[in-house]
Amino acid sequence: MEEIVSLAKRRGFVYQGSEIYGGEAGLYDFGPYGVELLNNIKKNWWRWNVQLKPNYVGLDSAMFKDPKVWVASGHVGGFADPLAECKKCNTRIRVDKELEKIGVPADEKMTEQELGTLFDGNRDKIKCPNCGAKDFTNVRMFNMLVTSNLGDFTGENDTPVYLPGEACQGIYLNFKNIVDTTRMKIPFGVAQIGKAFRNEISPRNFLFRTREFEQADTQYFIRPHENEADYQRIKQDRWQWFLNLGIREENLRWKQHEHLVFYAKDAWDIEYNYPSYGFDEVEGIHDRTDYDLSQHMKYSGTDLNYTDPKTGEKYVPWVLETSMGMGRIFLAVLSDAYKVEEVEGGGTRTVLKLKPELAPVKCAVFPLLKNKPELVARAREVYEILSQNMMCEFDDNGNIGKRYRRQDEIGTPSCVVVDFQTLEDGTVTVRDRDTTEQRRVGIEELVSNL
RNA sequence: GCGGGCGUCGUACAAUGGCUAGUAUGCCAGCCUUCCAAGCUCGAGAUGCGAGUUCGAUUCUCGCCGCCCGCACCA
Repeated sequence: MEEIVSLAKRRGFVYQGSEIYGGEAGLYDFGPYGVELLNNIKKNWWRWNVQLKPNYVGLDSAMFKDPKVWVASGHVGGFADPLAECKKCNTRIRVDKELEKIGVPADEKMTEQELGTLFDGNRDKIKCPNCGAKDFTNVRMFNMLVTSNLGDFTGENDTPVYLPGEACQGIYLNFKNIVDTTRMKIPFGVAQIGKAFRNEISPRNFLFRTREFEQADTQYFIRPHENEADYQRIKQDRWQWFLNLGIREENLRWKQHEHLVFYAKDAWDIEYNYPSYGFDEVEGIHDRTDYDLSQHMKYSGTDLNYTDPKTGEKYVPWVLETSMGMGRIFLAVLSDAYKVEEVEGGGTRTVLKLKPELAPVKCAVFPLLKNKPELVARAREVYEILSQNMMCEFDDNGNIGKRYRRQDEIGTPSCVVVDFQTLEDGTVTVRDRDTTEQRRVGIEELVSNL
């Protein structure tokens, strides 16, 4: 993993966020090659889920939403617990619950200060349930939602808005809009790629757990209780997508959730075998019943029932969700493609064996020699032509082997060389990243050949 | 957030309470080069940030920030 992080930095895929200021934990910037790879993964995902599925449509919802959205979703209430930690064994206690146990009225809606005062006044009566010690840290509120001050001009910020804790809420909010304005009929799906923010206590493992991240979600709306067959089908479809992306199947596995949240019927993760950390979640596939739409009905007062156009039956649809972390799939793609090969005659070659459609640069164009102006000029022309159709790079630095290696490290599938024969018959050599073999083709055929 | 470790050019390493902080590689430019990191020349590039001790701090002390490991967290 260290090698991959190092390559990602060295070759301009991923940088630490705000690095020149000392860095910000849990934030990463995608560099010139990183953004290409990321966009290519997104493009592939969108094609698979929107373009190729007749009953799916796309969406891009506003990141800021009515604060009540996050109350309805359970993020506000469920994640504002006042906690203190035992200094001996690091066990965490719910301060409000422990205070109530000893007869002190308290609840989780009180402020951190109020609870802190109550807690400090009763420290001698509260023992750690695990080790019995009475030595606790100060009370802290933990809420993973990130707040902002959108629309607050007074600076008092007594009505904070939240940055999205998950991207998928935008889909539920627009369920009715999509039913009303398109010809979508249940069952149908909505796909969205969007940003999410969480105040992770300790972001860790490079792109794996970050405070700002991007999720690629699909929500499939179905008739109540008719979840089983579709759930199985969607699980298989998602597995196939990972294989289609070029991920090796032996590095993937299923993991079923052991502790389901109360409303969920079933939940499985697709895990990838990351270098160093081992298998961990890339995507969750959840059978969520009608929880999300029902909650938004309740809190918004808007009727989100669906009326079946044929039978007239009214119901709140159930939802089958797929939710993938873009950083996690990015890291999986990079890890899976990374190879260090032994080279004949000693030495090694670092190569990213990316599926060509994912490669940041599709084709690099070199003149065989730099000090022959006619070769350089002709190579420039070829580069101009190819750039019209794909991401290309021109390189005339150093010797040719060096340029090949440079492209290998960023996963460029093809390198085109303009040599002396090009000047005579208009053919160039095309060198393959994986085999390092070359073939000669005419410039006109290049685009179709690549 | 807690405990432990760490922080020197892009990367990987070296050195030092005081002389211009060194090497490799990468990068830039030039020369050379008729296909897989050859060679020569030139150049840019670092002590994470801030305070303290000191005549003088990259080096010692403290705080902050970041990274790694473990715990906890991950709806």
